[in-house]
Amino acid sequence: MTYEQALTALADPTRRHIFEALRDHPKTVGELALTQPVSRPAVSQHLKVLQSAQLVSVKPKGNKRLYAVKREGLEELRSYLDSFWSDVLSAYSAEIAKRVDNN
Amino acid sequence: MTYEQALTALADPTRRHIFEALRDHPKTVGELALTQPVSRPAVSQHLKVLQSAQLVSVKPKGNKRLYAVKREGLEELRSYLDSFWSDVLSAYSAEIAKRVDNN
DNA sequence: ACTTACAGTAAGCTATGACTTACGAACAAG
DNA sequence: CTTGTTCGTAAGTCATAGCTTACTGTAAGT
Repeated sequence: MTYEQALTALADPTRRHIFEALRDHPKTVGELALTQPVSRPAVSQHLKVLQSAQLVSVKPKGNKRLYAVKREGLEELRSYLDSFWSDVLSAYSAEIAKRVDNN
Repeated sequence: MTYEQALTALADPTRRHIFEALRDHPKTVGELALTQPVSRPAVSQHLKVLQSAQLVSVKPKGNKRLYAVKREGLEELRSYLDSFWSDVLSAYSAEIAKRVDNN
């Protein structure tokens, strides 16, 4: 269910950039906004989407809010791709088998 | 470079459904359109996007055109997620190490 | 207490993308 | 060669998603 939200979340370029900016270590909204070409409220809105997609987590740190990458969303998306992967492979081997039968 | 296109391609629900309809075996545009709630030209347009994202391939079969799942796009997307994965894990262990240092 | 810093929410604008209908091209069939 | 499928493209409509400015709230600093 969440892999769909993860896909739509990571589809937007700026949102993806924000997400990637959290690769190494957690950052605040203000810090993130500095590295992005959009306004701070825009970053907030993007973080909201990322959060509902289980891709980031928040931890209030006094006045600020620390955003960090969360594993759940990534895992969901990964397993979705993996299921697809095996399907494609099995379909491929089925095709091979069919050709063998035709000989 | 392609993983971005793959993300935006799979972000749209109907386009994702079309893609998933090709899981087991290749289909023609008409066959795909029957299973979808949109018109046939819409399916064609979606297939064009999926194709440029390296997610599907076409093989002309007389009058018709057979669309099938292609591995390239999936591989790109998978490796992108994987790179992210390791980054998250290393950041996590770095955090652990930092806490250990603080004791 | 008041002021400043930080962040989320509301409202409104705009561009883009997903859809439709209409048309054109290519191959098949009769 | 004419008719019928099958599909892609063009043009135009409409909804949505992303952005901005303005505001509201909350915690810290003085």
